[in-house]
Amino acid sequence: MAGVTTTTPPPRPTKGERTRERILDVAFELFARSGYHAVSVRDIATAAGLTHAGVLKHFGGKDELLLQVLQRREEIESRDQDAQWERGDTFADVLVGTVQRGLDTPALVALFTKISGEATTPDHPSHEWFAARYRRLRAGLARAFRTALEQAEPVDPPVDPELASTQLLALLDGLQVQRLLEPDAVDPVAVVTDHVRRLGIPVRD
Amino acid sequence: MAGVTTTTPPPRPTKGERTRERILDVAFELFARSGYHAVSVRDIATAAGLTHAGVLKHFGGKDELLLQVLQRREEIESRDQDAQWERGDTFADVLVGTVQRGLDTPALVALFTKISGEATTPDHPSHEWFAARYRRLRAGLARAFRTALEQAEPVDPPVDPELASTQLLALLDGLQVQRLLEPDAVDPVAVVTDHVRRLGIPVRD
DNA sequence: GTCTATACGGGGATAGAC
DNA sequence: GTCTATCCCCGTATAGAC
Repeated sequence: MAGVTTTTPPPRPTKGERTRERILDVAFELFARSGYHAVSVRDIATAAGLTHAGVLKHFGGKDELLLQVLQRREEIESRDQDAQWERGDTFADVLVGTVQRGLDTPALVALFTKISGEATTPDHPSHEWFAARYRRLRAGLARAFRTALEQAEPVDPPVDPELASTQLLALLDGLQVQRLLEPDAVDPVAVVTDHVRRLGIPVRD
Repeated sequence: MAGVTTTTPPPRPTKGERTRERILDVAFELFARSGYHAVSVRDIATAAGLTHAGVLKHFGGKDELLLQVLQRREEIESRDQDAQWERGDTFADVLVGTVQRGLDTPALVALFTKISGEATTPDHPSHEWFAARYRRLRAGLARAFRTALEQAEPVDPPVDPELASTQLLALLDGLQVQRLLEPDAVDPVAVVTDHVRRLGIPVRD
């Protein structure tokens, strides 16, 4: 399948670009493990094999580094979801797929769960980023709900797509807290499947 | 109504006890506002009107202080819920009451939301406390569900009390994240009411 | 019971050498 | 592009004065 979509081939990354990637990778791991405040630029620098001054040459400060880590991971997750839509998957397929990818990538889940909690503080460096993220996710999810509900069994009371999207996002987030605290206490697929079925949306077993 | 339940009258608190209470109060406010890692013992001491050495005389360390703040607030919330049960309130009444109390006490909600996120890290000082808390809450909620479902309309698929308790807790927690990020974006009572109604449990308007 | 003084490690950030 | 050196503030914790 190589060459089917002919875009510009990626130019060989410079040394600086490769270092930058490495920094983003280790920053991701450390922020995911311990959150933002508990991790220092020095920790990240050491894990990436350079000094703390070196890291700050690549990123303006610790706050910018966090934002770029978040943005990068968000784009990866979006790509996976888009791939499912383009493949013709249903709403329920994409939802279950997202939950299952979360089970396979605990660090990514931990990153968003921990940092979003910290970010509820108004002066946290990612507060605005998360507020915007939820606005975007709610809007996209509400659209997906509207489409999915056209084919769904009508239920009583009828489903309000806006309320349902807030509700589903809350459920997904809250599940992760319990799961990270005690992995075996929770079956996320079962919980989410049960929830959307009660909205009249069929889910494959 | 004073004196209806005659228990030992509280002895006049010593100066040390009053200072202790004051420290717990300001620690609660600061932890709720900024989380655990972002707050220092010096911050707490200053806000309580003494030095950081003074605070550490009353509590063994920052971690113990956090645990006592959490425990104290948990007991307050439990008392409010117990009062509702003893008054004869239904499951739905207690649930909606809890959500509404949360709207009136944003600091309390912020405390549990922020700290539980941080506490998903295994070596966080309150990691075990939160894991135990969720075990307890899930068990209690599952019992309440079983009772409430006896009087409820049967639904399809039937409600599994264990799954439903994990699900409801997750929903409540996740809602708070969205609400703290953007208070007007979410109507917690509507979301929770909608959810439990779909489980066949009637809720007053 | 609370203070001052102090210890020591760690935090983010910057200047300037190589 | 990365380093070393340094700044200054903040972190938790303790000893001992008042």
